[in-house]
Amino acid sequence: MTPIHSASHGARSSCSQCSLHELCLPVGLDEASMRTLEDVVSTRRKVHRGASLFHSGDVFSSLYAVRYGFFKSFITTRDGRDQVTGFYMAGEIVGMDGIGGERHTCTLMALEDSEVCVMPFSRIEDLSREIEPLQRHFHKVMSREIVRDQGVMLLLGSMRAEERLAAFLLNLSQRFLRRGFSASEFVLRMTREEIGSYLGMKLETVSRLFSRFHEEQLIEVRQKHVRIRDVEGLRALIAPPRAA
Amino acid sequence: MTPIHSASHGARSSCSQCSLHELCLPVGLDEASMRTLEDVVSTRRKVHRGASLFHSGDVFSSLYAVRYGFFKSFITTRDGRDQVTGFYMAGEIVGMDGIGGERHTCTLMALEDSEVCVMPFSRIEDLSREIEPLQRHFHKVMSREIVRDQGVMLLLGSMRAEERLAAFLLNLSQRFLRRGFSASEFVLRMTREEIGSYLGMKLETVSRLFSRFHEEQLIEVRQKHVRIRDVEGLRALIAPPRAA
DNA sequence: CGTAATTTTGACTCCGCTCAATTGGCGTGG
DNA sequence: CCACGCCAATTGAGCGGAGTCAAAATTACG
Repeated sequence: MTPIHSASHGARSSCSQCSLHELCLPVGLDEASMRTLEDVVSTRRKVHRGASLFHSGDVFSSLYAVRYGFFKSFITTRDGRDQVTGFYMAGEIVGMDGIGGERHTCTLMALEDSEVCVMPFSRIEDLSREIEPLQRHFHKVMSREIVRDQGVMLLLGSMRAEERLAAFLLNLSQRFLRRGFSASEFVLRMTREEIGSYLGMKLETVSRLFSRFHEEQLIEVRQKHVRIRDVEGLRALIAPPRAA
Repeated sequence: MTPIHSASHGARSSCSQCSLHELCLPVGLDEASMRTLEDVVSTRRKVHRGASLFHSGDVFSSLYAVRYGFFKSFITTRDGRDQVTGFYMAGEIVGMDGIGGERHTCTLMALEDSEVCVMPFSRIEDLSREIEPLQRHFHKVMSREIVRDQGVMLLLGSMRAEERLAAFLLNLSQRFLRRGFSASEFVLRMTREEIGSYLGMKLETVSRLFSRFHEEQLIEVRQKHVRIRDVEGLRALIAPPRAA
């Protein structure tokens, strides 16, 4: 239990002073609860670009809150194919796939130098029994992950490639906005191949669509740099006018 | 809160005697806990074929354990398309999509006359704070839903139509087996269109693949009746021999 | 600063979709 | 009981969106 990772840092957390607390913590915790909570979120851990926070098959022990940086999660099949199942940025919680079994079912890899808060799961469960708002919050976080996944199913199951990519860009845009970054201009941390894996298409298709969106003045792309020029245009792509 | 459904039945539950308790309850509950639990699972509700347990947009109040019958869950987009996100049978828990917000994000429709145990969520949270095994179990159930969804993403994102259908059949087969039914012979409760929606393909494609699997002696299909003749053959379809 | 990785773009192919007609089941009412 | 009508399922023909293969351009990184 609670293995000591070589990359762990003893840095004491102070959730109350963390700029992300409104993203990953419940609102309206009293001071006492907050202090107890800071005892759970005891350590931080840096993960270098290309390194993994945990691998599929690793023994599950903790959830993690992303402090800064960017991660992808993916699962690998017997025959070597892998599927990107999500991208995670500051304030988001990862590792919940491991709760159901003994082990993690996906791998979490940093796409840039990142840092997470380590939250030993047994501590979370202990505290959840004592602090009702925390319990409620934790349940909501898990539920939202389920809802998010269902949204991805909708994407993969019933949208065409251009709709998926448009939805993906708008989703990223919204998430950057919530974190205080520009909603219209950002740098993609993932490759075309990773986007393609997430969206169920080939990297060439992603590239071609980027180029087409560029031609159509919807966005500007130069490599990893993206600027959204026509939000409404992108939205219109997702809900295509149909003979109704 | 806890609205009185017209279809509710006052029937007192007895989880300890329910044949499904090993599917939806934690193992190793002491008798006292079991009795407290039976107080949570206080009512049952019948849902007729074609009727919905809840609709997308309904206020969330409870989770439900399927007692018997068969459900599909689906989400609907602005423009009227909908995406089947799952099929649920006896012993499985539904409604967790609603925890994150005030309202349900998907609709749960019965594909045959069904019955569920109603579990008011506030009661679940209360009890989870008192009975540790219950808390743990509930967390596992939620996590497994997340893992299941990631499996569907893998299906939709990186498999070809025939692989998806093979995986779908094998998954159904396993679930029937666990419930004491035949793993090799069963009746599909859903239409080709619903299968297609779930697997991200058109109903015609589903039908054609069924016919092809039949020709290739992998299965026998006649309408909704399916018999699996070559499990290994189906498995082989999923992990196709690649130049590795 | 050179080598590898990523991205772009083109040409061609094919899987799964669309459109359409037919068949088969099943419930309802004459 | 059978006929009708409705819905689900099957099957065919043709098309198109996204995949595959390949090469060139650009960038990132040790």
